[in-house]
Amino acid sequence: MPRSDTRSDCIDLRATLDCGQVFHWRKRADGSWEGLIGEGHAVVREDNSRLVVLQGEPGLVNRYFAMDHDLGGIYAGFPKDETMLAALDFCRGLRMIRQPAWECLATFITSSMKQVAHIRQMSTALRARFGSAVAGTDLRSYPTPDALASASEDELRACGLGYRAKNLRATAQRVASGAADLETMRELDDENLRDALCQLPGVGRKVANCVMLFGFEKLSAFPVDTWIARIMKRHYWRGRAKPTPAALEKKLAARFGPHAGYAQQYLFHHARSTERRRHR
DNA sequence: CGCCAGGGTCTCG
DNA sequence: CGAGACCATGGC
Repeated sequence: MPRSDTRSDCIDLRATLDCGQVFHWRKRADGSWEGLIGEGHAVVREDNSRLVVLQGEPGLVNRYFAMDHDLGGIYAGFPKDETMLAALDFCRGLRMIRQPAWECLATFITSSMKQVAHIRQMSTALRARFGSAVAGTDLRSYPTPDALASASEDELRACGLGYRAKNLRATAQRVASGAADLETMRELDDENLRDALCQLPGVGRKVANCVMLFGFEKLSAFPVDTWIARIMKRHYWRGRAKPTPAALEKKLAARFGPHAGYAQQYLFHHARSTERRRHR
């Protein structure tokens, strides 16, 4: 009997929503997942690895969860080494969702030197304090650029942001004023988009790559954080001199191909999940 | 208590 | 360039 989750239209909601690409979805007692897609309330569940939309406009929800991504084709392009195959086996059905660009950018500005659990906590606090109510749920929308631009630094620090408050506020002001236009950035090629994002306060190479991957559908973007650097050193970079981040990305792009971002997220989620388990 | 967390930025050699 | 200091906060 063929595994049902090897189909190209499968999805693993827990892996997708709990892998560190998005930070506000929650699992309900009945096993369904509740979240917001922009300002819209959405509830979804799995049925035999297929996506079932319980709340929200189906076309919009399917687009958010990137159900059009051909996972079979993407997996076929992964390198066949042991580390990658173990990650694939663990993460099969994890999809790179299409997040609203501003929400993604702002969230990852707050992510530096923070654990995933605390990024979620800051996101919740920002939504509660500066977001808007949404009909049918107590979840609140992510604050607009205007809302964060007009907040004081102390108010942002009260949401647990620490030194990141200044950067989030400054970037929100640039976006709110139109000095930075995220929609126009969609027309840029990868390299120019990365450069444009890196000009924003609090955005360096790593955060820019996350925003490209999660918010701009740039599936080749390869964020290198502490976990990925550890994996690369352990499994892909043994004995060799430490390359610069840019050189590392170039070599990784060659190794992992046009969907390198997918491979990266699978390696990240697998390593982090198994490491966490070992601590219990 | 010490260490680490999906880093960015500035300074100094 | 490249390495190091510093930045806040919370979990373990």
